[in-house]
Amino acid sequence: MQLQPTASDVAEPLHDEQASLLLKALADPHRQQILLCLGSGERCVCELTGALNLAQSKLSFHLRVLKDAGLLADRQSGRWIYYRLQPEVIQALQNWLGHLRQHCSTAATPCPE
Amino acid sequence: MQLQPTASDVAEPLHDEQASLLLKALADPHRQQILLCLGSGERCVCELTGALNLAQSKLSFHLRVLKDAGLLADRQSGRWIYYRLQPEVIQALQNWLGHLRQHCSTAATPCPE
DNA sequence: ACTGTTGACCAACGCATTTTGATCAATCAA
DNA sequence: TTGATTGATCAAAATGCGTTGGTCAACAGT
Repeated sequence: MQLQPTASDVAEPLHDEQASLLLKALADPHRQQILLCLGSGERCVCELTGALNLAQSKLSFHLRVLKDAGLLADRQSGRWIYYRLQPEVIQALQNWLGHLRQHCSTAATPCPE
Repeated sequence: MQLQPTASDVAEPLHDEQASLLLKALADPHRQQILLCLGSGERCVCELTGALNLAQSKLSFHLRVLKDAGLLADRQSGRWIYYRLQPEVIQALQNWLGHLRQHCSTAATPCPE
């Protein structure tokens, strides 16, 4: 019996294709830095440029990859654009990994049958 | 108070470098297929070749990437080599993602201060 | 010892992704 | 309106990664 929804209920299950896109987006050190930086809250692009010491067009490129994958959302305020993490998507990926783990401990049937 | 260790206690926290290696390893469709296939239990290389319809050297290459990242372990029995997932590593990555999520909902301090 | 099978490894090639430097549109202040 | 700033976008060059085909070592059966 479960009265309150738990974290793992919130996110929609991920299709393997979506997982693929997400993992590809995550698989770059610069993009990981960006995510870690946004892990402590929303940030303006100009803050990120400074904090991560990345060329502007480089940062812009990686932000786009992350946004296209669904990991980031942005909002504009005047001249500035603020990016933030999308926690539900991260949650969904956590769940996808969880499914992998679930039944993996069965020993193989020996090969020559 | 906590009497039984929960799943999230079992795995060592991941360094960002290790997370990087893992995510890179996960960021390929063939390797994802391999993982999904091993998600239901240990398998011999020859089974994987058949199940995934991959050329032998291709499969071997991807298995190595996954193994180097720590996601797979193998054991030899006679001529055959069996691969299996390492659930603790997957757990560690889930936790790494969890940390990202934790404090990400703080609004940015507006840019012109 | 010889043969067939399993699966790792290597180098060369080709494709995909990143980086770089430049340009452009939008916004704001003077 | 002009000039400065923010951040996206583009093409070209550079880098990285996966594929391919071949070779090799280990093992099992004859």
